[in-house]
Amino acid sequence: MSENKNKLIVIQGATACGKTALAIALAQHFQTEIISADSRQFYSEMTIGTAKPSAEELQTVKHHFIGSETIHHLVTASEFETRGLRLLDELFTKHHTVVLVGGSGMFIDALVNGLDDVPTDDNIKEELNKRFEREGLEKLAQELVSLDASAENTVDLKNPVRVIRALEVVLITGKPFSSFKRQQPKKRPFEAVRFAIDLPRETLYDRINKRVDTMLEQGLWNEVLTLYPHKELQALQTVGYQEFFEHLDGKFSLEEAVELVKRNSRRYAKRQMTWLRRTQDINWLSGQNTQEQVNEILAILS
RNA sequence: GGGGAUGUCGCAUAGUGGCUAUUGCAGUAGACUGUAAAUCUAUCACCUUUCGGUAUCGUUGGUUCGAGUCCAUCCAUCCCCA
Repeated sequence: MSENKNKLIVIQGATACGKTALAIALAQHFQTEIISADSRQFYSEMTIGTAKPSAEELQTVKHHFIGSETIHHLVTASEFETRGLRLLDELFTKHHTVVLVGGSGMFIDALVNGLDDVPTDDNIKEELNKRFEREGLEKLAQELVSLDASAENTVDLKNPVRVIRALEVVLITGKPFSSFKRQQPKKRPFEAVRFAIDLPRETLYDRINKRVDTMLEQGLWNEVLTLYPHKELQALQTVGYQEFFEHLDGKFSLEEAVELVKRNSRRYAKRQMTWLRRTQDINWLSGQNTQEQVNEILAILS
């Protein structure tokens, strides 16, 4: 490890595994600030259901990207990369070490390793989304393959989001989506040291289930009601909200909605772990509580 | 004590004589480059790396060329009458 390089301590892990507490403890130890990489905690309108740090916690350590955005403007991984890098430049003038914490694997990877420079066009994207509604996936997938034969092997043709994006890129550039991937991390003016909290599945699921109950006690329901008019926004395609919206639409009972929130949170956590497992250069933390984890991290860093 | 009903892979559920016993949920594994708490795929009785092999419908026995399906028995659960 090069000694003088600024250091970015990255904390990852499934939802409800204790990332927030660990990040705060570390930030306090290093007298520094926290950048949150949580694609839902960005938004000021969603608080309880996204398990943002508490007011006290936010006072203890300065956080960035918590409630700083509005649901009416979707923050993409790419935008997060750009703005995150700018913010890091600024923070590293004051601190040698900064903490990055969050559950959105793709956003963290974007900031740490970079996204390749693939073009995008809102008009084309919108048009494709409309066509998907009208013509269906099959049609778009066929068109994609006719324009880019390699898509057959490189694009998940059963996944509408992937097909539309790949098609968007070919239509803009005439080149295959896959040709833009460089498979190489971008150079960064800092050294990232990555850690992930690893709890036994059973413990994790238990924490998730309990946290949903806590959220309800804290008034999640009221938050849901205020956001219901905006339920179509992408930012609100979120576990812990969508299920209640559907209940309000009359699809199932409140009790069932609660169970679905728990189930979907468990599935989300599982997907997060799948993402992390294939991520390179992760230091897995075996500590079962924040203090143990802090000690592990400090030992590795020294 | 008498009568009735039910028992299918964790849960629910289809199946009343005939190829590999449905389907949903839960669970498990995976994919992911500008929607990512999104979106999508696979798997889900047992053994096997694959091909494939062996089972199974509460129990035991029977009828039948053939039984989850029919008959009997026992066990368990539930309901009603006492």
